[in-house]
Amino acid sequence: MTTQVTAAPSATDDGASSHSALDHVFFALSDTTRRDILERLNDTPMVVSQIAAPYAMSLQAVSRHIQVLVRAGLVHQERTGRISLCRLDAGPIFMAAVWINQYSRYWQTQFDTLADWLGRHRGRRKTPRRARSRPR
Amino acid sequence: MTTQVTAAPSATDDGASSHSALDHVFFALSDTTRRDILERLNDTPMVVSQIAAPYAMSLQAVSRHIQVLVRAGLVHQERTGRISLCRLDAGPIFMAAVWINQYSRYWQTQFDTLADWLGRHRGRRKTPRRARSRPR
DNA sequence: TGGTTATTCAACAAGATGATTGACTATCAA
DNA sequence: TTGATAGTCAATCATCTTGTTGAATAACCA
Repeated sequence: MTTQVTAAPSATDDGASSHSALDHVFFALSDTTRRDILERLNDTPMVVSQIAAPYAMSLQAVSRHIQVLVRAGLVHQERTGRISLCRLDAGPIFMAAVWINQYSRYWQTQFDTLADWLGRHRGRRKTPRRARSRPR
Repeated sequence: MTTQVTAAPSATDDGASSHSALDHVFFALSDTTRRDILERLNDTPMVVSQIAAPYAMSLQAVSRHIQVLVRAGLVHQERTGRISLCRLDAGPIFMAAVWINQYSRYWQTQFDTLADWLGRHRGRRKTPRRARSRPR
């Protein structure tokens, strides 16, 4: 597993869209359901129906949320037979984190704090996994 | 200037929308023009027409991009007379950075790297300010 | 007062998003 | 072969986004 992060991963090739990779990543993160899916995939890879189970929306709707995550390169799907296992990919979110920090001159104090926070919490989870919320 | 970051700033109070504060922050970041505006505001506060000048779109369009940033709490506008000075706010983007890092168990290696990166670049800017791109 | 300037508001159109339901494809299993 | 299962595709609908242009508002200036 390499997950290069220095260049734009272009995991989705972006089709004919005029949006940048970072556009897709931040957009994918802008929905509570999708962030929740990412948090759950952080625990373990999951199959689409497994991902969809907790939400009060159709399987099709969840499937399309997953497509948005795939477009952003945040999730990969490995299809074996009928089932499609969804797995996180680290590259794009790392890109996003780096962008957030690349223009932080004005906020240097805050981001010093962030660096400290990251340093202090290596290998630990800051907050306990919150109860799975049913979005909407 | 305090810029509390521990709790959700709710700088916009969210109106009657069902979106969370983080939804608005990530959504605001999902557009190249808006990220460019943030980068420029990182250098110095600016007036709306000053912000709009470099872009190949109408002043009104830029004004609405700014409203999106305001809704996310990323920008504050201080109106004095006719002019409205736009200034960054640190809280929401810090929230976003913290969220990104709160579910990074799977990506611990990558985020160790990020913490190192942040630590190494305290008070410095990683890359020279890139030439101001004209989005669209 | 009248005119310019700075910004926002309003209405419009094209396209994207997010949800639905129904149909379809493909795989597994008896 | 038949039927159940997993997942996606397609059509539809309401809403949001993002740009446009034109008008309105408000403040400054001569």
